[in-house]
Parts: sequence; structure tokens; C-alpha cells
Amino acid sequence: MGRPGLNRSAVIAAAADLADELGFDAVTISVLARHLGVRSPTLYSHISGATDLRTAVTAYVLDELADATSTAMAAGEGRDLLVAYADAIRDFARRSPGRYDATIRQRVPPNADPAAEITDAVAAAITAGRRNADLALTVVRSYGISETNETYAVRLMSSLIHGYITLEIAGTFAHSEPPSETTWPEVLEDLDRALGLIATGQRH
Amino acid sequence: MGRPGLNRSAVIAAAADLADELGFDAVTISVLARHLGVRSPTLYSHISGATDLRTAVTAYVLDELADATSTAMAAGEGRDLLVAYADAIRDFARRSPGRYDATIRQRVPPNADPAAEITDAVAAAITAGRRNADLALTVVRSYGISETNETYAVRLMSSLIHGYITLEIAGTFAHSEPPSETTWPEVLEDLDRALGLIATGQRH
DNA sequence: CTAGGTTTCCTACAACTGTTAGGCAATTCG
DNA sequence: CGAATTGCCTAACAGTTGTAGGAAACCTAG
Repeated sequence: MGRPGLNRSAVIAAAADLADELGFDAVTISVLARHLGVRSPTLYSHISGATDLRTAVTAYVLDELADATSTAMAAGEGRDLLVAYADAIRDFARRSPGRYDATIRQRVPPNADPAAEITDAVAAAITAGRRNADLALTVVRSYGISETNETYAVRLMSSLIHGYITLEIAGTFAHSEPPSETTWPEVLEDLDRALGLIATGQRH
Repeated sequence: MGRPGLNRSAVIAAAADLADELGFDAVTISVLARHLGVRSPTLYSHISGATDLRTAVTAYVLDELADATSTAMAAGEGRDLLVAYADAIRDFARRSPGRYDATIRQRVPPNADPAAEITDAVAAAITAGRRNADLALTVVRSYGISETNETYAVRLMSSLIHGYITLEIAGTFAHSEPPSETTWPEVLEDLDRALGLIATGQRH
């Protein structure tokens, strides 16, 4: 049925690779088309526009991230699980900065249209986002943290991990000693202690 | 000397306001020109291009942020200073999401040109960035943290505050209980404890 | 008050990106 | 082999960035 060629998945995967090469912002329809050796209008057979492309890349990449994290979390609990989880995210972000960028650029503009259309790509991004949220929950639960404190613990952990990685990639830590490589395990140590205290109710 | 009209500062300030209204990405030369009631080419008399504009906005906004933080930090030390500092940043980010966005979008693309030109705007952004870094250092030092652990403490604090605010603005916390308003003070409490432990050398 | 110089702003234009419309050609299945 | 299907193309338009050169408004000096 018809001639073979590009398909939606191939286009999105190529876009993700391009994001790592040139930065997420540089992934435009025309650049992507040139990279794939076709003309811009051709891509409209596979994606419905620039925003659809970006959203689809976000969803695709969020799934990759969840896969990577989930593999790394195969065994262990408590501190070991935390380190495996956090290291997996950080490795992903350092190896694929454009992809990581895509995961955090899913931002709602200041005056976001509340009735924004829920396209397939948006739905996929939401689902993939929840996958990642569930993995964070798994880490927190392995500490034995009560349901009451679960949400708080996830926020604390996510904020710290995400914040550190973002600043690290932005180069904020590059011009002072000690190297970022050294302080990262210390951050995880402090985070482990905090989660432990939450679990045993020794806070407040 | 010459007729009065726009000047560089006015253009940049208008751009910052526009960022809060429409989002940082939406601040383009043409949109800004329309907003100011002039034609696009006119703006090239005041700024040297789109990237110069964005960089200049970043520098301008980083200075505003340092002003706001520094005012809030007038008195207090230790925990009080931490809360004043963190609340000032969070208030700034919530009141001016477009401006806050500008402060964290100063990102180096994956394959950044190492010999990238240091324009006046870039230099201003670097200076303003250092101002903010010094304020963070002030907070940490008020805990009596030794010089050895200073950098680590700043990274821990900055990562957590920045990460929490980013995720909060992105809407990550909007769909679970308790409200973000409730968990924010708890985050600062845990951060205060961690900084206290670093100060008294009770870590490791 | 007038003449110069300075600065602002404009029109015109070129190049590129996003997007739509419609058509040719290659492939696969009956 | 024929025909439906599909992929890709050219043509064209709107919007954006950026350049070039010119006209008008303003301030100051004589």
C-alpha cells in the first residue's frame, strides 16, 4: 500500500537526535526537513505542525527517560534506589541535553489558554509524564514514607534533583571548586538523610 | 542633540514587561515593535538584533532580581535570612514569570561556540549573575558555614530553591494535594536543617 | 531665527520559516 | 498489468529577522 518512506516515529526520533546536536530550540521544521533530505512541506504528512512536533518529541523523550530510569531501578531500595534513580536522570541529561531540555520545556505560558486543545501528542506527553511521576513515587515509598508525606517527599526530591541538573547543565557550577562531580554525591547524601527523617517522622 | 524617542533602556524594559504578558519566547523584534508603536527596523537603532535583545533582557532582569532579593535580606541571619531570601525569589518568579524565565534561559546550547562573542549585554548578564551568586553566598555564610563547604552549601540551596520554583511554575504541583503553598515552608525547613548540619560539621 | 548636526524613524528589500493547496510519481496489491 | 494508495514535490503566501538608505524632527550654535 503506497511507497515506503518516512513515518511519524522516524520523524520524531530524528527530531530528538537533532535536539541533542543543535539544542531543542533549533529543531525547526525546515532544519529537520533538510536533515532528513526532504522538503519542508513533506513533513506535514507526518506531523501537523511545529507545536505538534515539539510536543511529540517531549512525549517521546519522556518515555525514553522513564525507560532508562526504570531499568536503572531494577533492584535496591532506600538509599541505593535513590542513587540509582537520580544517577539515571543525571546521566540521561548529560548524555542528551537536548532531550532533557525537551522534558522541562513543556511549560505553560503565562496566560495559557485554559481550553487548549488536547491533541494526541499532548495526551501522550501527559501519560509519559505520569510514568515518570510514578517512578519518583516508587523511590519515596521504598523509604517507607507514609501516605501523608508522600507528596511532600516527591516534591522535595524532584526539586532538588531537577534543580541541580538544570544548573549543572547551564554551567552554573563550572567556574567554582570543587567540581560538580564531587558535590553531586553529597547532594544525594543530604537528600537521603532528609527522606529518612521524613520516613521516621523525626521532622517538625 | 537629536530628537527624543526610544532608547535602549526603554526598549529592554518594555521587552521585560512583554515577557511577563506573553512569555519570554513570544518576545520577538516584530511583536515588541508593534507594542511600542514603531516599525521593526526602528528597533535596530537601539539593539543589535534578537539575541542581543534577549541577553539584555536577561541582564536587566537579573539586576531586578538581585535588587528585590537584596532588599528583602535587609535584616536577619540564619533561618530568617534564608526564608527572606527564598521567599523574595519565589515572589519574584510568581509575580513575573516571564522575567524569571529570562533568568534561567540563559542557557548554553549543546555545542556552544567556545569563542562566542562577549557583547556588552553578555558582560552585563555575567555581572548581574555574580551579584545574585554573592547574595546566595551571604545567606550561606550567615549560617557560619566554613569556606570549605561554602560552595557545596550554595549549590544545595540554589538547586532546591530553583528546582522547586521551576516545577511549581510549570504546574507540576498543581494537581496533587497538599497545595504548593503548604509544602514550600516545609522545603525551607528541611533546607534550614541541612544548612545547620553543614555549619556544625555534623555531616559525613 | 536660522543653519548644522544628530538622532529617530520610515520605506524598500532580501532571506528564511511555517503553512496550505494541489499535482506528479513510485510502490504495492489484486 | 492496472489501480488505489501513499510519499514527495513545486508553487505560493504570510510573518519574522535583518540591511540599506533616505526623510523628518529635534537641539544647539551662531
